[in-house]
Amino acid sequence: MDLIYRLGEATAAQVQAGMDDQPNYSAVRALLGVLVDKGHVKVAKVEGARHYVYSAKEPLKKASKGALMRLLATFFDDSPTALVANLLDPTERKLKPADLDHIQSLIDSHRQSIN
Amino acid sequence: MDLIYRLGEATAAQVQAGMDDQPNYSAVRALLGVLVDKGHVKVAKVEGARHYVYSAKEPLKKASKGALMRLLATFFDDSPTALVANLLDPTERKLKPADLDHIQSLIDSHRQSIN
DNA sequence: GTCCATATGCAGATTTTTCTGCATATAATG
DNA sequence: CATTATATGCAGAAAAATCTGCATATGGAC
Repeated sequence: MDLIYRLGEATAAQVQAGMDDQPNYSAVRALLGVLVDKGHVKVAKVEGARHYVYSAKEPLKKASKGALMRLLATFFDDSPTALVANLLDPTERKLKPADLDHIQSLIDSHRQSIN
Repeated sequence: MDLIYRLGEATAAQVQAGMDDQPNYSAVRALLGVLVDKGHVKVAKVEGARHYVYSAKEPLKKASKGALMRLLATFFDDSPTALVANLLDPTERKLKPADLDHIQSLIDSHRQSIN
């Protein structure tokens, strides 16, 4: 599913190419088939072409929110601050000044919205 | 695994109690057994007591980092800023001024560390 | 038109996960 | 000491996931 979210929309061949282990084409199709059966993925015939494209049934936005909430609960005790602390840890990664400015402005507007 | 990370350390009964669906005790033990076999979970006999406690084999810190990296890649195009934007969205949640101050200071020290 | 690469459809084998059930052991309760 | 509640150990059934293989269809290259 992660891969499908990353790709957005993909043929079985593209999914296969993106997989870490690369099972054969039939196996990938079978896998996509069960995801469709389970309702996680939808499949559509490409206009004019003869192949199908697979994509996530749940919108990216909603899925990302769910995943984020879950990560927050599992590893950060539901504290957004704790997660941000991790993201902003300079020993892990260095952010560009422009990005820091951006986050700065997000904080400012968040402050505004409280009042 | 999420549940085990949340609980930190737990008996089979505690894991069962924390599960959304609650399979019977034997099923939970069997599940924990395969997690142990696969090396995701370690099990230890509690000193003096007769039961076992299960815990994640990978340290919480390392696992959270991995999960965060994965989330970043899957849903936020590897942009920490995009993720923070989501977390700081006031329509999603309101942070306390003290938390905002805290994040503020994290940004400042990140800025320091660049120079 | 023939060949090749790329798809599909589908049946079913293999492997893994998930669950069940029961015999047994032990600490705690009364 | 008997009973109950809570564990374990383990064998194996059931269900689901994963993979294989092949017949077939179709668009494009030659």
